[in-house]
Amino acid sequence: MEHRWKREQGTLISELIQGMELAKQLRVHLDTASSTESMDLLVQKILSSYEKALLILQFSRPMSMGQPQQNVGATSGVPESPLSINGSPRSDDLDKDNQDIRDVSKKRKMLPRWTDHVRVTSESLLEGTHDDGYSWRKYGQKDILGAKYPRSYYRCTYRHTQDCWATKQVQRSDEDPTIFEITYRGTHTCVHGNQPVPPPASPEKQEYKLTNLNTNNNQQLQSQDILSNLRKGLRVNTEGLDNKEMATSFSFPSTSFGWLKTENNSFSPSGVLDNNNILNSFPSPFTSPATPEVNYFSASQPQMNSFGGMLSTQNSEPDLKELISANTSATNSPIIDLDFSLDQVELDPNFQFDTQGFFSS
DNA sequence: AATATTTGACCCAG
DNA sequence: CTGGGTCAAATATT
Repeated sequence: MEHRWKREQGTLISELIQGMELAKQLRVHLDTASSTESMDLLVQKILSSYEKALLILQFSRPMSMGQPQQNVGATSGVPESPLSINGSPRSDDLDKDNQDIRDVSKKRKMLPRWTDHVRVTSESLLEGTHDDGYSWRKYGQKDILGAKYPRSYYRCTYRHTQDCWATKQVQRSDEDPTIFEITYRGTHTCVHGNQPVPPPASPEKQEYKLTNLNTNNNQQLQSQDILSNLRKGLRVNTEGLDNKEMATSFSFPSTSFGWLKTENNSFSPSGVLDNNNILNSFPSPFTSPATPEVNYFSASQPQMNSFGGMLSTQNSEPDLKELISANTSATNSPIIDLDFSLDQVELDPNFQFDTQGFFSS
């Protein structure tokens, strides 16, 4: 029963998310076109409702969500991710906890997860219009049952140097080969992953513009990669240029920001970093042909809201993907799990966030 | 030489 | 036992 509820909650949330995404798109259209203030207001309200619904849903679940406060500085206190870490009253777990048996796997399991759906047009590919701001290193590829294309696995280039455990996997869509599902896991704790954010004390934390900042730099680099990849693809027809070219250096924008989530409760000597980076980076805005909603991410700014900024993310089942992907317009929906208090929303009706989140197991 | 990718082997949860 | 995810030796790039 526990699981069942989770599942249902997952799909429920998916629906809400979808609705919210659609509302956002609608808003965009209204913006571009001539819109009345009343119209904007309506859309805003609709979005607000979705947001609240999502939050309520999450709170209805007696899980972690504890208090955002204390976690902030905790290196290992780790606000147990919403995952059912403790959910399983198995005694073994307890026992094993003591022994630091490479709980690495355990650690990974707890990492937040969310999926993005990105459409890549040959043009954008050539232009190198994308990149989520991080550098990834491919560490594996696997043919997935039933899937037409292989899945590629990437991990942060700085895993070892900075103990950054973020990873992502890229799966080309069967139906629409121009779409890639990118599943991210874990938050980047590395620092220069995203060149944009210059050392200067985050000056632009105030709002929307940081968007542009990131975009530039990497693009060029990126394009090179892409070209070389394409070349490879051309000569290595073995697999039919499918995956590799693209999968290889791709990263996209939409990803939103970092989540906080502290997953390294165990050894990680640098656990300290966690806090800072929480949202250190925003992926590039990504001006996709159909993605006008580039600038939102208002919520991304942690400080903007007092909450410690703890977010955790993950998407539950695969169902979600489908639902989300439904809307082509290149909208991505990073999923976030906002952990701040509900009040926040109430106080600030304009508050909006692109993401949504929920948990799963 | 240093770093990144390719790939089959290996691990483990279901 | 099977499939998904990761490791790591062999290669390929830079």
